[in-house]
Amino acid sequence: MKKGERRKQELLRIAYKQFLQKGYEETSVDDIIAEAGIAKGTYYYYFETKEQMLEEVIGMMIGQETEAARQIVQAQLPVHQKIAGIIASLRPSREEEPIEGALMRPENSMMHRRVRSRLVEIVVPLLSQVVEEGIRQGVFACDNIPERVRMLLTVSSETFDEGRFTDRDVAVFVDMTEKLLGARAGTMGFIRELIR
Amino acid sequence: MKKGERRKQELLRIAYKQFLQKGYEETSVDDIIAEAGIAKGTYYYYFETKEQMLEEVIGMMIGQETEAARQIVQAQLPVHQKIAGIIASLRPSREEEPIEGALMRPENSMMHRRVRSRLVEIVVPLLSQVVEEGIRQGVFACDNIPERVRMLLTVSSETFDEGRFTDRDVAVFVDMTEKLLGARAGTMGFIRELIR
DNA sequence: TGAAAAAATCGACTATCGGTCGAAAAAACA
DNA sequence: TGTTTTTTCGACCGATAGTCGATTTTTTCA
Repeated sequence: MKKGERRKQELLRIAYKQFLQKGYEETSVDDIIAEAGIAKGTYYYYFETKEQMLEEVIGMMIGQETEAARQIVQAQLPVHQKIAGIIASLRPSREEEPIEGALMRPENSMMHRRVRSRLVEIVVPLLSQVVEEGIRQGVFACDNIPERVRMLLTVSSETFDEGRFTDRDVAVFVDMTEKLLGARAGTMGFIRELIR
Repeated sequence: MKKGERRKQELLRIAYKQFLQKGYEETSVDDIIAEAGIAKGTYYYYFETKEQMLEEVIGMMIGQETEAARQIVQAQLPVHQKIAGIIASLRPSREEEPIEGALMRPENSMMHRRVRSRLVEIVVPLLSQVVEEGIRQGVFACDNIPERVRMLLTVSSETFDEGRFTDRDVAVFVDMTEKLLGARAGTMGFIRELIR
């Protein structure tokens, strides 16, 4: 009763790879079973539909990306470093570059959007905790924290994820962050370096 | 040489209706030609692909929605009323309610996103003009106007288009608008009524 | 160990879909 | 009228997601 789980992970791994390479729509079930060397019936023994498989692949990707963020919130660090760390953990790291690069190719925009959307849901409460910590320390001053954090994350991903943004976008975003969280002017400039 | 244009408009009308009813993916070319009572070859005489037809349908929807906004910018009105008018023209009006209602159904999320994205492209310069007017009159004070306007529109559509938002979302958005544009606190409260 | 039960695999088959194409009908033109 | 252009037709194609009953492999447990 364990062989099944291994096969399922194998199929998820193959699908993940091919989805990134060619996009979800352009990857057929036949492509996946060809690489796995199995019959169609076997595939549908593990996944009800192709769409459901996509859900599970996205779940895998989310899990990887949020693990670091969760730990940062718990850590003993200055608030600014926590924020920087969480943001950094969501941006493509060195070894993830091919992934992020693949994700922003046009044929992957739908996957990209879905990953981002679920990522925001997870990160809003984490970042909100940090902002509350900042308020207790007097570096921030605002109410309705989760709503503010969500809007910041929304603007951030819509503006910077596609890669086509200017220095003026960054400047406005920093200004916006300071004003929305009630931080002193200039104190959030470190965000520039994280986006660059 | 005119019959063709009428037929094309008829097909666009039918497609528009069915896309809203069932979503783009769930509407087959066969569905459309069945309602139109024509053969498949005739359909492909007017449209190269189903995707291209979607483009034209979206173009129709955009055209309707932006006409009012364009005229408001030119009009002789106080800045606040222009902003209110533009925002109002983008929100679902009474007779458009079924359209917006249909657009936010999950099977239409892709159409919705594409409409919204093109809408933002068109509205950013319009609203930027109005903000500049406001700056000359001393009601606003900020730089990088188009960037700020775009972020406001982005947050607005991401937050309010789906219909599931709270009073706190609205409060934060009003606060954010005032701070981003450099308006005096309390002067943008009229936005509340427009979103409601 | 061996037989029954459960889990896993197979692949032919189906239905649907977007799209093609050459021929024919209808309309416009001369 | 004859000719050319526009429009319509529908059979056909290749690809695709998904089904299903038969078969093999693995697990269970007496």
